[in-house]
Amino acid sequence: MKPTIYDVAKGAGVSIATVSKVINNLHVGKKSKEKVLKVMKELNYKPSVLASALAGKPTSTIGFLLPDLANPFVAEMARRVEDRAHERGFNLVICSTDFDSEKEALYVSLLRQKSVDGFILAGSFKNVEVIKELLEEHVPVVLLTESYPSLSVSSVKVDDFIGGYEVASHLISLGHEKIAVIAEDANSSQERIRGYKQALQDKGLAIYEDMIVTSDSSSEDAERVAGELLDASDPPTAIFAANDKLAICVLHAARERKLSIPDDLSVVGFDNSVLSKSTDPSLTTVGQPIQDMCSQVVDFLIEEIEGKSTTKQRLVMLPQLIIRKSTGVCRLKNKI
Amino acid sequence: MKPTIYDVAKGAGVSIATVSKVINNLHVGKKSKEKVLKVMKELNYKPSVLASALAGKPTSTIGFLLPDLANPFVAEMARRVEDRAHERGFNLVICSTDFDSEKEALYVSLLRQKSVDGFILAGSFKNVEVIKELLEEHVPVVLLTESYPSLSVSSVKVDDFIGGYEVASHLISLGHEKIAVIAEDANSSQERIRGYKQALQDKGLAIYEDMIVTSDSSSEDAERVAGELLDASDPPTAIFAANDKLAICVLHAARERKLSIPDDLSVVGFDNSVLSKSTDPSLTTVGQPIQDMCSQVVDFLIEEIEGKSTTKQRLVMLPQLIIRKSTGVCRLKNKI
DNA sequence: GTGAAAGCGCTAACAG
DNA sequence: CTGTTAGCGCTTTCAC
Repeated sequence: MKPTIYDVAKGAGVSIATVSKVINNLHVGKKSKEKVLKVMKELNYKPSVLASALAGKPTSTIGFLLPDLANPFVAEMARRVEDRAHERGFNLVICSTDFDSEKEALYVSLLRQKSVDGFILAGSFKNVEVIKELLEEHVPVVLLTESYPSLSVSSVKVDDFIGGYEVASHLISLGHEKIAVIAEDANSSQERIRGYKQALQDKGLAIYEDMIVTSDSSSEDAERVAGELLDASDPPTAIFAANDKLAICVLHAARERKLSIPDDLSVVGFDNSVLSKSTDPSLTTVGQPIQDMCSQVVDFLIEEIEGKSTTKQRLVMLPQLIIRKSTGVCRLKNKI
Repeated sequence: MKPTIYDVAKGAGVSIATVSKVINNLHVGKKSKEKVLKVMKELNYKPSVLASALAGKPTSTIGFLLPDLANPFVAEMARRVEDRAHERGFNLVICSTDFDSEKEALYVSLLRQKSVDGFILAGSFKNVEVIKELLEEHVPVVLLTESYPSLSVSSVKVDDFIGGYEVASHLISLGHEKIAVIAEDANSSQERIRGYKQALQDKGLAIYEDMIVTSDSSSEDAERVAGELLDASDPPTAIFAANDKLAICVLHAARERKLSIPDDLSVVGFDNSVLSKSTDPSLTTVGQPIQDMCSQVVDFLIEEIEGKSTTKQRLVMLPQLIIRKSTGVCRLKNKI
């Protein structure tokens, strides 16, 4: 059997209380301490987190809910969160929710039964009721990549509005006037679209609502929707995809139609995920400071867990337009 | 405070033993059962996994160690494992080890303190000592994507040898004779290389050991190494990258040197990750039945955890060559 | 500075 | 069929 605190106590000739104290770095006589430490090493003793947690200590594990781990951008965030969490002595239980309200509720409930110390909710978390409940019951929660204006919850995200604004401005500066948008049904996407519209408006361009379409998170659907956009009688000269994954679907749809990029069509993505670097032409996209954002969410959450800070904070970081090869001068302007 | 089993017992007018029994679906009088169920619902009672685990029950959580969650292929596996695990009522604690022996040992130790029910070790797990220790102490372990001939541990993987063999055969059939290989230092890669060599040998071709190079897992290094290969005085006409990530680095290196693919150089990857579909030209690669593999590892592990099966098994699945646009007839043959 | 003892919430004999 | 009770391994008063 694995050694317990009793084995150590017996081996060191002290009480379990003393052993507990050296485990938790409380004041213990030097001699006892050394003896205990020695025995712990000999027995290769490791305290049970289960037991200490049951007795009131934290479990040092964080529940991390995200839309889909298979999405490379999400996976990269997960890795950054994981790294920072480990640095701070925490482990991550990861659950993919697929933007499904019920899964969200289920996983939160499950993880609470397992006594995680807190939650990081990433992506567009649908189930606001669940967030409210967590807040009411004082379970530490932090949102990543989104924020709820009406909820008093800490969050870290990029300024999606500006991101969308810059994308549209870039495209407009290249002479594009008919710029379509393809997005998923996420809050962040809506913000990006708002930014895009603002830029159009600022430049005195018309906004075509029918060129702003939504796709679910499957690649098939995205390609279909992109195709419809391209097959229109008066197709757009540029498409702004609300994330890189969608942008690649647009690329595929364009390729199928023998459209050359960026000559026939400019495409912009969002996220600057690994995907955007490997496509050809490489994708113009909007970079998010993933590392910093993830580091910050973890720190915010841990602050709450440790009760060091009770003030909620919303951190908004600035995105950066990364111009690569998928955008170019509008072909119409070009011909004139 | 969260309700406990005592609250439910009091509310239902029974003892905690009875409540425990209905929780665990043991025989209980119909009336008591209904009453208890009712009270549980009213109180929104959820048993504490901590407490039940401390009392001997499993935690229903699996430790999943993998090389790097930020790698899209790995992330996709993680997602499949997660799905199957959830179906079976388990959660996943995920840790990225970066092929680092010490991290491997550290995480295993940490997760054992947290009483995970078992481990899935994916990728090239370096620290054999740790695996041995787990085995000796009868901690359920299953390997994914690799296997140790000398260890009695269950595993699920693809037949890397055949994969490598098919890649080389395909390239040879296109007229290539100088086929370089770029790999990471993983067991699976070595197997792929063995298959590649076998194919060369079977076709009576020479094996150039200096065209078989190793890169660490960083993209920079891979590009550098690929560059050296291409800058050689008598460069290869085809490069077999042991995984898609490396293949993309090769693509980048080739693009920098204005080489056209597949006309000047054929490139093959391995894994059929999302990356391979989004590159241009799309990547010829080897597909692994990820879904089945991941489903199986989880099932193997859970069998061990539940003690239903004590026989170890090694499952080897067959990979599939997926021919896309990055491979073509050898330019030398072409010109002749 | 150290130890005895009462919990933490649940399971599992063992009686009844 | 149901309740009593002794743990599971650790933390934490509270005396000594």
